[in-house]
Amino acid sequence: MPVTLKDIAEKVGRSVTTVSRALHDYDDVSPETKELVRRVAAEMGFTPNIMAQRLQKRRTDTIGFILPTFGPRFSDPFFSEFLAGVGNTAAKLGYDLLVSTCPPGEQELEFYREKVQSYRVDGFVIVRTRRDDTRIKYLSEINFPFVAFGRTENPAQHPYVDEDSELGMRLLANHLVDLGHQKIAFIAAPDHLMFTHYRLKGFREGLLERGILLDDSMIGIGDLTQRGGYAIAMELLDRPEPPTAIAACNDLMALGTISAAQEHGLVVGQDIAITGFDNIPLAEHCHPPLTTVHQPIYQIGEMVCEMLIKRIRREFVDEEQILLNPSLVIRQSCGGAITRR
Amino acid sequence: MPVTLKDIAEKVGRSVTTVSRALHDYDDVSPETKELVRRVAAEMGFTPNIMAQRLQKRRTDTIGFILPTFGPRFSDPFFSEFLAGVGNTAAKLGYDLLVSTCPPGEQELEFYREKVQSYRVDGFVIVRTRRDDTRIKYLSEINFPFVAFGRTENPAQHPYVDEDSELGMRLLANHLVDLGHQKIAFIAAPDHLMFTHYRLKGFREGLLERGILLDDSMIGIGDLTQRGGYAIAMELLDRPEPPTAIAACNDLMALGTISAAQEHGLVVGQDIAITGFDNIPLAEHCHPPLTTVHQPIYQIGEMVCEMLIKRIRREFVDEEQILLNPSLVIRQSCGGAITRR
DNA sequence: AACCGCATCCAAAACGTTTTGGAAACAAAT
DNA sequence: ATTTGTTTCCAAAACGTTTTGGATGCGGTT
Repeated sequence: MPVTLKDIAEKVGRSVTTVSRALHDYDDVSPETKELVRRVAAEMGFTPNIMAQRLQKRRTDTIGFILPTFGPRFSDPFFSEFLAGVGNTAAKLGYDLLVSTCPPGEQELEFYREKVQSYRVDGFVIVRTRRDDTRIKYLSEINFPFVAFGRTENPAQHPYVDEDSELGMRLLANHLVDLGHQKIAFIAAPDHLMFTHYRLKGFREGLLERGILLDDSMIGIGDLTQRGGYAIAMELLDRPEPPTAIAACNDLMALGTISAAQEHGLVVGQDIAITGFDNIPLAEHCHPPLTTVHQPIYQIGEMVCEMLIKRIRREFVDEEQILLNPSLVIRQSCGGAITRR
Repeated sequence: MPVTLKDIAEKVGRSVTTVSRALHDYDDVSPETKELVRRVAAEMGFTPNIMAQRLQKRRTDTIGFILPTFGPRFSDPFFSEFLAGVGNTAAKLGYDLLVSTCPPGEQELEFYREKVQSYRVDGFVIVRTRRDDTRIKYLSEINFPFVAFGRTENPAQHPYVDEDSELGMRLLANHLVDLGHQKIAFIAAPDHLMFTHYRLKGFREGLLERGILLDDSMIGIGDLTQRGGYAIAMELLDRPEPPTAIAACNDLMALGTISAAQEHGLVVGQDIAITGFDNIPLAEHCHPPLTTVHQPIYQIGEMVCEMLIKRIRREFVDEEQILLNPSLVIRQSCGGAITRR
């Protein structure tokens, strides 16, 4: 049914070769022929068959993005925004974006392997890097293009874009102590995730810089969801000596923490300080607005994607490792200087 | 570099045809040969070249999902959850999911056309249907498979999954009046979106059933974001006679409304009732928890995807139009019966 | 007249699969 | 001895493109 090169060739009385070359503006085709071919192609509504092109060129013009996510009900605003950044950039540069989800674990690598071997994608975007990340190890080993949002502990350097969240958290910790807080809790996430590792580390050091030791009993391990943050905060606030400040390692858990505090009858930003990390859109519009560290997720998505495509095309990439500087966003949830308690 | 059928054929001393047929378990291949071919294929790490398969079979095993979204900073939890439902189902049934974003408008149709003509996808998932939806018109016309989340006003029926949000809103309106509210405002969204149309309609009728006329001056038109809901709510609450209840047509705007009310010193659920629609995860964990109408977005994603794939495969679909019953989720944000003001 | 350079064209191969339409070998039935 | 049927195999075509390696003709130089 659809129009092929052959159809055009027959119509204009030239060979398929010539038609193809005319459409690609090769200079061994006369201007008149080019003109003719182009006109007829447009008239007939020709669109090249992508699969045939891809087969022939041995590339897919597709980049893969496998969301490492558990269970059905995931809804991290992070992902949709990052996805938009990657997707739009990919489209702009002529690439498709192939998305799937796979819970982290055993079969994850199988997923990647399958996509690589069956020529389904030209490269991968990796997110939620882990301290020891088998995905990155695998792709490095077989020398398959990828760019990660986040670093790993693997000594072999790989291309990445990341924010220096260690620094961000250090600044935040400084800020909390400067406001007068002493009993400070931290809601972390599983330590094998690189970014929570950095954030906890930065927080701990930031407190230490001001002479405060982060008590291990004041560290909760959450699952990055609102519900998770809520549960841990409830537990922290039920203690005989509850913290006066709680820093969560992402905004979603911070929002849960706010709910927990309000349920305890506390006025957030006055009776208790709560902070997050990410600066998701919600952070600005919750009540009270959340003090957090900004992370330009959409832009990071763009950068990662652009870098990946450059690598795929073997173009020159001037910076293979990009570390962005974080910026503190002080809002009402951490209040002014502490006075009571 | 990668292993092809030809490589296997040479190794086992059979033809490419036989190898292909052996791997597909055709019964004109002897058990011994099958066994041999399979073993060697596994040994050599054979994975079929997808592009070649697709070219030959004239299908892509890919479904398209074009997010109709404006600007960079979009972050509707709706999308990520729906996406997960669609994506996981697609993967389970052996399909790829091709995602891109395109702002609604002129070029949108071009996007679809291009993907159709170049054989990039076998079908589309459509979301955010509009009263007069050119995407659906186009795809129906050329008889290209698609399934929509949402209905349209086009008389020609198309396959869809939708929730009866008119009913949901009617119940919600009943509930608010039963709590004693009289001055009630509604935050809608642009009327060309089918779902906001239904929701406004249902709300209006629900009030009418209880003898209350929804005042046009009490209807704001938002952009479905938290920020938008906030702005409209601020305006409503600044009036000399502010509403005692505000119903937003989605949760995100309801959350913005809560912020606005709190900024006005109101205790939500006590001084004012606020309701949403969708029951996004955030609705449960904000403060106070949001009264809303549940919409099983992940499951709808699954259903839409499953239905689409059945249509692509020309399998029997017993229900082409599925309308789900909504269920009210009463939480604290609308409080008990109204007493003050 | 022979050669060269140039402009324009194209047949055939290649990418890796699946499908089509038999062929070959053998056993069983007539 | 021929036919019929069964089992197992395969060459070749097809999907629609791009690339390779010339071929052809023509005007201009020697």
